[in-house]
Amino acid sequence: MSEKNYDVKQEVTDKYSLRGRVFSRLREDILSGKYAEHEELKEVTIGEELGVSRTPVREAFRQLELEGLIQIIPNKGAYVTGITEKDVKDIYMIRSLLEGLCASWATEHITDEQMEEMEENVYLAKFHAEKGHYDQLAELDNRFHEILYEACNSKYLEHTLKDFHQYVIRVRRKTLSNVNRGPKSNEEHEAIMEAIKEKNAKKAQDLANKHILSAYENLVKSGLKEAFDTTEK
Amino acid sequence: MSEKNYDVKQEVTDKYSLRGRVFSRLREDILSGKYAEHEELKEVTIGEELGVSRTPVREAFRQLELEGLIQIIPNKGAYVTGITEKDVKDIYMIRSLLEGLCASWATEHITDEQMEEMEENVYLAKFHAEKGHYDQLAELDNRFHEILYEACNSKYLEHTLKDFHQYVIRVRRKTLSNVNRGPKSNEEHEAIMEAIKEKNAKKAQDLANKHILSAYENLVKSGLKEAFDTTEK
DNA sequence: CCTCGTATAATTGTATACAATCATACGAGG
DNA sequence: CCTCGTATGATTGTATACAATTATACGAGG
Repeated sequence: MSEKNYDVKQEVTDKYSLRGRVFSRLREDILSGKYAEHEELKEVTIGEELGVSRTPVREAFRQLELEGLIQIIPNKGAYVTGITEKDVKDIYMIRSLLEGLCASWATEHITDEQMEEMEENVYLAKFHAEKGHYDQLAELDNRFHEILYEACNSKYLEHTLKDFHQYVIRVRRKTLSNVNRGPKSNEEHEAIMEAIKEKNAKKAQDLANKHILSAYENLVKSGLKEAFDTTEK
Repeated sequence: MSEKNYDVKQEVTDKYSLRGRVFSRLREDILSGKYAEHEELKEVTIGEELGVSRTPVREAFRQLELEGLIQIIPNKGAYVTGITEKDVKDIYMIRSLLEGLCASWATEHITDEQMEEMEENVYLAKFHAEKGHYDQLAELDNRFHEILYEACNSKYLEHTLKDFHQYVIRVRRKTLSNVNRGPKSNEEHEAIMEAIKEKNAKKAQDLANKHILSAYENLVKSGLKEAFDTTEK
């Protein structure tokens, strides 16, 4: 009966192995923009920076390649993958669909604890929005979506959405986070949450769908183009 | 101007490096069912089998983990990931949505060469269907979808769909491929193709959507449950 | 007979050494 | 001055050695 839960908790391995730490660290650094796009990552350099040998670095590279964050050219090097304006749009369109599906499924499968964390999240976000704590607001925004992903009860959908969400976080850091978006976003979160509470899957799906699209529109408005302008300011 | 095409042609690296060959080989073997689910893969054993050292094997393991084909427990081992009946259903539902989006985008971006290959594919499939060549039919079926993925002009959507498609191929091999499905599937392919030709994106989306759902229903009918019955026959 | 702890074996994790490949510099030949 | 080929250095690819961790076996103590 213990056959069921093969939860792929990769986060666990990440903490306790050098490879995992290198992987997480590099992903973080790439997403946060520490490494410029198309920058070459050298195994020894990274290894020295993190105080490890090439082996764990190489293994981390292979994973980063599969995540699409770097591109490895055989016998040549590893390069930070560029992400274009169109890529961002594509990802949001894909996410919009899947996030809707996710909300729909979450309506049927969300646990009491998850529901509780979600309510807490929305409540807290409302507080920080009033206070103007935009960093915490962004953090809560990310977490809201992760809760939703975990609540859908599908490891594949969860994994896919988390991947795309990572990319989005990366992009969001490039654009100046629009201070006006935070409160509006949280209102939409609340609406989605209410729909889930009412067990109205269709409504939750529709709201989640629109939520992502409106997030994208906001991104465009708040200077997506500028962020992708090759001429660095 | 040459800034645009950063095609992640991983297939290339796969052919020329040991790691790539190990990765491809293991993936193939896992998907084809050579390794049973939950079977432990030992680094030295695999290395000996393929005539390489542990290093490329380990790197391949890390990639397979990220693809979800194996699960690595730190300091313990690598195990072939189980895929449940529910996973299959989830994947088909996700694919249905994305395949629709893909068809819609393909309508706007398909190239003449891709259109030509698609027509040839459908034509050939019709031929093999009449002759009862089910192996070729399955091969063409897979290829049709890959053409569609490539035609959508989005590397992220393409990558995501190809991943899920891989899983489906794996499952399809477990169920006895239903001989009646082949021709029907090809008819649906043709309809999708026609919609794309007519530049009717909405129709293509809708048809692709339904195509995946009907493929799933067929899968269920032709013994999905039996294939996942733990009591091996 | 059961429980617990220790020793041993097996396996993975990491570091390093060596081989292969690629990029660059430099000089001979035209 | 340009072109091409060779030599040299840098970087990745692979193999192997060693460390750390985990699983197993076995025996002492209760």
